[in-house]
Amino acid sequence: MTSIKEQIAELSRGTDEILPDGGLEAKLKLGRPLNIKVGFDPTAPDLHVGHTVIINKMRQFQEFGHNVVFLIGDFTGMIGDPSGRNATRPPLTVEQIEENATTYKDQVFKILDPERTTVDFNSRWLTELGSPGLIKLASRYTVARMLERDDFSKRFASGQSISIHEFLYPLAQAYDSVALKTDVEMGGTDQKFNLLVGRHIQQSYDLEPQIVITLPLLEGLDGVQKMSKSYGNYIGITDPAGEMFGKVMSVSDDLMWRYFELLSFRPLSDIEGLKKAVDGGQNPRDVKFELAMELVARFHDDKAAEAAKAEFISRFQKGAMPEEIRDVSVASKDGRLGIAHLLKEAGLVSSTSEAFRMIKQGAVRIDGERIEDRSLEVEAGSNHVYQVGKRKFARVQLS
RNA sequence: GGAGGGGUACUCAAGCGGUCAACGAGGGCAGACUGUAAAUCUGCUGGCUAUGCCUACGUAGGUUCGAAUCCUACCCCCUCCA
Repeated sequence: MTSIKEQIAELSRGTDEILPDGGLEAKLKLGRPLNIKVGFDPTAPDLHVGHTVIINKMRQFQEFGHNVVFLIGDFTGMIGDPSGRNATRPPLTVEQIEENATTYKDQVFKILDPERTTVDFNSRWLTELGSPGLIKLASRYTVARMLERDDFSKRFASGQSISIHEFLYPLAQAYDSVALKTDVEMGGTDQKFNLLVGRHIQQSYDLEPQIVITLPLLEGLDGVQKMSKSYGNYIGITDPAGEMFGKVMSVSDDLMWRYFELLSFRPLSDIEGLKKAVDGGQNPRDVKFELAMELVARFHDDKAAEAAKAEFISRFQKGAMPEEIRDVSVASKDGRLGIAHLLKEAGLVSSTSEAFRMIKQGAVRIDGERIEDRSLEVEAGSNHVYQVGKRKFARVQLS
């Protein structure tokens, strides 16, 4: 087994906080495999690379011989996370939850070792708890302490509503730690309060309080909001290689460094070196290539990464047409068809109005020739490549 | 139970009888440029049988030559007092 000192050094990398000070060392000194818990929302089984920040950390724990519980919060999901934007969520059926769990497993085992991962559901013990148990649980925490939470106190101070059930969310999550005898719970920085409630509740059940590790939240492709499916600013870990590569390349030069820090497995000294090179005049694009390659290789393989890079270069750097262009056949009217309708039928634009707009802006090309005449009509029997903007292509057979 | 505030396009948010397909911001798209699908600048951002027509401002009615703007009823959200 790796020495405790080395374990701590590795495990600390890229974390935001480890609480309390020295707590992790004490846990590791117990000399037994620790129970590591991380909770996931059952409603969003499509993992993105933002989730992998924490999953990578779980993997590290596994590599040091600890037990990892991948906890699906099917019960807490029903309550709805107070910070969630949608107040009400439709309750999931058992089948849906099972399906989501399967999807989770498929995705998460690209990183985690299935042999050393327990997938669990918190409805298993929370349903059993029942109303009496819930009330008992609720009695172990106070309103004053609950209001310590930043977003609660702000809402309370500014006169916004807080529903009672929102108080139950951290308590239920804390009870998970009781049920699982969790030694270490990890979460995003936004989870800090919930994780700390876990410590308090465990103690009230005469358990040793867990260590809390918070990890930074990864910004999405826009560089502003956190990466999230609902913001559409994510890189999904099941994204096709080419798409994944492209998404990484679309990240701003500044944000690229953040991604290196949180997603790359490279040593920090390496990353510093790359930074220096860019400061010294190297094209940041080439450094971004390396990041894109590393990620595609991780979720696909080296070969796919090479191919994605080659495709990217030929397509965007040299401006060539993509290798594969969709073939579409469109029916004409009376032997001909107006260009706007053709583009709409071919799925290149969503309306004829949009088509006219695109033409006006010089975004439409036929076989590479820009067109400007919005009243252009195409003869039946023709076959051309139509292009709208830089990325949308279709070969249209007009019949 | 009572009092008050509010529901506008993808989102936030103006407008409070005509000049409103609706200011502004964000997002998205496009063009230019480039070192990349970065940054920056510019433009566009309801639909259509397209220099005109149709549908849109919570829902349904009404007043008016004319309503997102006024009136009535209803639905929904929020705050305060009890």
